[in-house]
Amino acid sequence: MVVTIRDVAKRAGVAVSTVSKVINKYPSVSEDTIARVNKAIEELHFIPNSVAASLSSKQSGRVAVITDPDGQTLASSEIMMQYIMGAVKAGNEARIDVIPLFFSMLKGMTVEEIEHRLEVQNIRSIIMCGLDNDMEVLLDLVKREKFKNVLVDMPMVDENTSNIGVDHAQAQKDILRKTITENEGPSASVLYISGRTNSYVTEERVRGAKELAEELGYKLTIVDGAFSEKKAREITLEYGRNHDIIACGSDLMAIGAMKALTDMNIFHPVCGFDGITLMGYTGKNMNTVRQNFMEIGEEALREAYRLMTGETGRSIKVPYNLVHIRYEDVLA
Amino acid sequence: MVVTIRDVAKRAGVAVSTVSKVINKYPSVSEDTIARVNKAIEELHFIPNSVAASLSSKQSGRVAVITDPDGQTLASSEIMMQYIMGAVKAGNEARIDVIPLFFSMLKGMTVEEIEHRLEVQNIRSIIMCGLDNDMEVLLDLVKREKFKNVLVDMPMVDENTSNIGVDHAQAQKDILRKTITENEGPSASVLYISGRTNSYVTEERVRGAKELAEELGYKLTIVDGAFSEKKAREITLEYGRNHDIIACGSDLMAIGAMKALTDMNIFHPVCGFDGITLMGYTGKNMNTVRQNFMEIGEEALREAYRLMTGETGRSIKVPYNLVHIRYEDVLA
DNA sequence: TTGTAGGCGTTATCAT
DNA sequence: ATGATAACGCCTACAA
Repeated sequence: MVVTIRDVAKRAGVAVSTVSKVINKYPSVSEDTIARVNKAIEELHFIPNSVAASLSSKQSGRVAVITDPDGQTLASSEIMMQYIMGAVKAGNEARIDVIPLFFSMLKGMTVEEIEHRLEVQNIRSIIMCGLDNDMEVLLDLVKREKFKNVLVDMPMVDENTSNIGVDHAQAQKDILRKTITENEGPSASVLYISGRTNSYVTEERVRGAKELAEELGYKLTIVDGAFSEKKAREITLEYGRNHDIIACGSDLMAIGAMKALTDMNIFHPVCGFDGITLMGYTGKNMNTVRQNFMEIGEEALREAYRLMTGETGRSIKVPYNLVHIRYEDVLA
Repeated sequence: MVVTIRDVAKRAGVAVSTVSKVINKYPSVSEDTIARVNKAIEELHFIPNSVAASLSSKQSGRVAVITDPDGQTLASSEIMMQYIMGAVKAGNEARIDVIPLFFSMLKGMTVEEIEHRLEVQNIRSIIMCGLDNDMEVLLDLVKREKFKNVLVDMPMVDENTSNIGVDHAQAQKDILRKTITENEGPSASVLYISGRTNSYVTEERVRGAKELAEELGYKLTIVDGAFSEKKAREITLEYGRNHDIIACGSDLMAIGAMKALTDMNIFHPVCGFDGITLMGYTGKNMNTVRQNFMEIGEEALREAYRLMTGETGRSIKVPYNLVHIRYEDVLA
């Protein structure tokens, strides 16, 4: 009824184990049998059952994608969706099961519980997206080295752990330099509204802003906006008047800042970070760093696969673009 | 190493099959052994391996959630994310694997191919969200009755198929009535910008608008906006001047219409449909129907489970709210 | 290089 | 009401 590896073996005139070896690209199979087996696979439209595979093998397993879109902001929902889509897409191509998990489901569980839970689900690798240092359980989980980990926007690397993301410091420098040169020039006074302080990306972006300040010699004031649109708004209402340029550690904060400026009836250039669609709805043409979240999701899945096949962890930088998003760009 | 059903059996002093029966709530087990087994399960922190279960059982399997966020609009990405989160959450509680799929991955495949693909993935049930009649393959898939189907916002029902969603006609009437009475009163001339014509929800919403027009006696002009923000904008630029109220078949179109009015420097009340966060960024206080997409996702998963346990298809209506979303509401 | 056979953790079918 | 045991589809020593 359903075509199995046995049918393929019979058709190709070989043993099931040989078929398995072909499927999993074992080296020790002759070109000749590879061809015969592949022919049989074609003819029978055989698709390996990934459930059976992950049950039997501790090598090829399933990968969980953990996100936390529960800030419930539009931005995070868009970004997390892209991560998940990318991972699912790449997983589909590689015939790897991708299991989405949300941080809210894990909250309150101990590391052991989470680990156990994932283990019995035959999960062998975890992709973590958009998490910050608050989520200690997850960091512990990584450290226990039970799984292969791919961390998006977190610095750790070890035997079983890779990380992936853009170069946040460099990107921050780039977008800030662009905004400054397009406007006030190096003499500008810059208000930097930073993201959550316990997050790696914030540290990096702040570092970038500082480095550029030294390089160009502008005056830099850093205030903690905690990735909150509301907070960015309040900060801008308080300090916005005394600065020439407002740089934000996220688009959402940039939007909050810009709205505040509008309400104050003054104008300063504002730049953000992420490149979310929502930026197009402000009608303000703000500069921002566009990250390709879907591409990152895909790459993360591929990296998970790489780790599962025994390769060792590494650090991956992905490209970004400097853009400004206009209403026309997001209008469908 | 990992606690299995065997360990539980040993501990409880029964056979593995008995443990399985307890787990799956078979009727033919004595209260006494049920208690003993549950005690052992507790003590050993046993969690059943759902992968093994779905391999072995053709009864209890995994459920796929198919969405299509590829319109790439902010609205759909928010909505689809909610559906997926809901399903994953409910699946997590019921220990059912939820596999997200995206329509783009299925595009170009024949029904047979899709069916086959899902089958070998041990998928027994499919939840389809936000699809319209264009996606004929998927409708064919439903008709073939190989899987249990839960359709969000599509009318079909049969032995293996349930549908779920709000009462779109009623909701459209409600929100329109509210908007009219708050403003011009029954003598108003209403411009209705409808969604894609081949979609069930559009039909229903249009029906609601028409019924209310008869009831209240207002003048109703219906124009096809195809769920497009851009099209709604163009329509409004062309016809907006001659109407008192603009009702739209989606929030996105409402936003497009409102932006057009603003550009024309005139004001008419605009109402939308869906209740997406983006509405808060327009600063216009538009009325809309808020659907609880996450709740719908959860309910859909539970319904899928119900169907998989042999129950027969049915139609489920979920509640909605009439709201207007302000910037303060979405500010985090 | 290829084949044999014993798992992987559950469920389901028969006996008992 | 309970227990043995053969699947489910694949992977992987180990043997040939």
